[in-house]
Amino acid sequence: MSGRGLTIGRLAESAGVNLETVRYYERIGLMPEPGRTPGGHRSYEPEHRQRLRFIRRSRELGFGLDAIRRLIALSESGVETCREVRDMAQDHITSVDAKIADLQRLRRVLRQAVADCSDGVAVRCPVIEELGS
Amino acid sequence: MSGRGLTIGRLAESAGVNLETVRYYERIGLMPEPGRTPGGHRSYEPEHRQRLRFIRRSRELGFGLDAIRRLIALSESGVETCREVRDMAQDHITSVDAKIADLQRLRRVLRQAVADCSDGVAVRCPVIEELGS
DNA sequence: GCTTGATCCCGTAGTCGCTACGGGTTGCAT
DNA sequence: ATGCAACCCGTAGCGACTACGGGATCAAGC
Repeated sequence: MSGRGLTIGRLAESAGVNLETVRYYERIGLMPEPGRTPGGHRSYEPEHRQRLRFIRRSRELGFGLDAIRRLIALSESGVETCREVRDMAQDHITSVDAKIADLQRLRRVLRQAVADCSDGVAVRCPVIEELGS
Repeated sequence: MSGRGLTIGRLAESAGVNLETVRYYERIGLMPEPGRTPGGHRSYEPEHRQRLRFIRRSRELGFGLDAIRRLIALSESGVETCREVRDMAQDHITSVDAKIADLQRLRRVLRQAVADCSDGVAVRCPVIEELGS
């Protein structure tokens, strides 16, 4: 009735996540337990949506659920924790950089092998050769 | 003995993978079942090591186990499959490129947020703000 | 030949972040 | 009042391993 209390379906949709994912977040303690209708359906308030969006945005930026848990705790504890948040973000950037470097390295190898393929007269497939070495 | 028949431990070590991983690969049909000693221990031949190294190298280059299964089948079927192998590698390069682009995008966002932090006088933590939007 | 300690056996369960399934209940509009 | 969408819950599956535990086997030293 009257728009107060989102259903889990609407909440999920409004944050762009799967309904089951919301239940999952609740199960692992990332989303707080919402109120219930008399019949037992979950009923969410606007702050739940805020929380869910925070989680989703953090996921999009590659944070793990444990990191997000810490970020939430920090974000609820005050301005002076900004440095800790920044440190977490900085650490994360470092690991993202490492992943990018990894991917670029393997891409180089793959491109070289594919290029060798197109080169023409290999006796054996250069890609397979690369993999077999 | 005299060097014939590697134990699973030596095989794993020689390819730089975990012993349990070799058993896992066997279970899912990626590694062929080796012979056994009278007491039931696995006994590997050089071609097993070749296979395992192929798998590991392919994993390092980011291929999934299913893709590796196909690569092995192709590599065992002859030279004229080179084009198919090349196509698989090309597809993989495309998905690697997409991953790199994703990571670079999120890195930009993170760096900006962290930079805003260091900027000085934000009322609320810019990283948290970024996540909460 | 016997003991010791490393290695191996097997099955099962845990990891991360979801996603899917299925059978039953509730909510709401007609 | 009825129909059907949406919800409930628990459980199992994904990929690619990794870990655990209790028992068997292997190889080397004495």
